[in-house]
Amino acid sequence: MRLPAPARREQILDVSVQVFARNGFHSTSMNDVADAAGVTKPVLYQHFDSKQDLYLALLEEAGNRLRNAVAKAVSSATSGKQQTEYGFKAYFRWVSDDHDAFLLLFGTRANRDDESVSAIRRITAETAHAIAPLIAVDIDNLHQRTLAHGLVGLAEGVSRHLVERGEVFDPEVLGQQIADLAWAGLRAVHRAD
Amino acid sequence: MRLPAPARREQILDVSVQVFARNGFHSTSMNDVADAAGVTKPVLYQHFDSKQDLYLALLEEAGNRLRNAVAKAVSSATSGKQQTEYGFKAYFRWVSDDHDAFLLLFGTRANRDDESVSAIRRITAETAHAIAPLIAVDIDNLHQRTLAHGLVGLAEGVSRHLVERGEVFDPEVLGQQIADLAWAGLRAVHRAD
DNA sequence: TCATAGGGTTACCAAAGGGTAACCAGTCGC
DNA sequence: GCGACTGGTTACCCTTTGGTAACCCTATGA
Repeated sequence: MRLPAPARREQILDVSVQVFARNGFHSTSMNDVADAAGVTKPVLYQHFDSKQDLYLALLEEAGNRLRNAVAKAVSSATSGKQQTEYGFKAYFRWVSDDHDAFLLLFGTRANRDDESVSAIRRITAETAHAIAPLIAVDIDNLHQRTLAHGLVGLAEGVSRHLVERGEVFDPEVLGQQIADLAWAGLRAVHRAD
Repeated sequence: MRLPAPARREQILDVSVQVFARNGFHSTSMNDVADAAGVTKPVLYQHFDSKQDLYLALLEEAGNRLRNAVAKAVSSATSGKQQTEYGFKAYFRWVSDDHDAFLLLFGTRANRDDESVSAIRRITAETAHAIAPLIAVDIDNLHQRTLAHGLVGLAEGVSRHLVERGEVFDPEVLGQQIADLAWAGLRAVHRAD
């Protein structure tokens, strides 16, 4: 039960990712983290200055792993097409391996209480549901829904980038461009199937 | 300063969207909301049972507006291509009009403190930065970065959908499919420019 | 065997903030 | 003018939880 300092620090980090990913920042108390680590609160403060500090350390580590994975994959490719391929594969490999880290960074639950989470999931799902039918009908339903969520994420990513930076944009022009991307992309997926 | 009940309720909702969108749920106290509405705390509790209740009402309303906008646009189109176009345009129109609602639902700040927000933004931005160069070089930089954030969002949307439902997936296969979509899409945007 | 250092615990403080009880005031109908 | 209804306020409670001070215990090496 008793661990040398560096090992304890690592263990706390490992355990924290899970706890924070599952319950979000505010719903997770330092006691929760301590319990999960099989230890008491003051021990946490021997390794991290504050709850913030611990949380930021987690984000930073998770972010580094993601960045490195994608950057390395992209740089190892030669053509544009290959870069795209390697990049996305690396991303999804990271998601699949580093599960809790993904949720910590981008999960819906990341900081919301249960009810808010399900409200937002419902909205996203319903939006995706609304656009799923326009995806080629001869691919299976599950795949269709997955792509639909991808397209919603596409729009979300673009919007977040612009809105959070306060940039103004013409929704008609932007919509047309992203629609072109999506439509051509969907047809490609269709063919590739 | 004195308002009839329904008007006050509306005003509270209007003001709350802004406050919550800017500061997130936990960093916004009921006193903050009350101040912003030019009123005191107990007034809020005459219209909403709890902070949760108020917040969920906001999410619900925002979600409805988004859903309706997209669904209506998509249903008014005749071909698949047109549905895609109308759908995305409607989405971005909503973002542009209903600004605070978008941030409330999907903003990075939605529930995190300042430092976490900037950590996550940095990670997203750096990931986008890493893939931006693979986007056709003859379009302007700003546009390139916007598309890059879209692609990151695409991957994020897909991942969230799968991970939060606990579905297992093969990152290689999924990566290939999404890469096909992205690559074909990017070439289309390129041509359309 | 005994001092000591480092890992760990108990018990506590203080602030923040959700929520409420009791009270006040203006305006409208009679 | 006057009761009473409705919108609003002041002042408070109480729980949660981040953070800490003081203490303990066990292994180790001289």
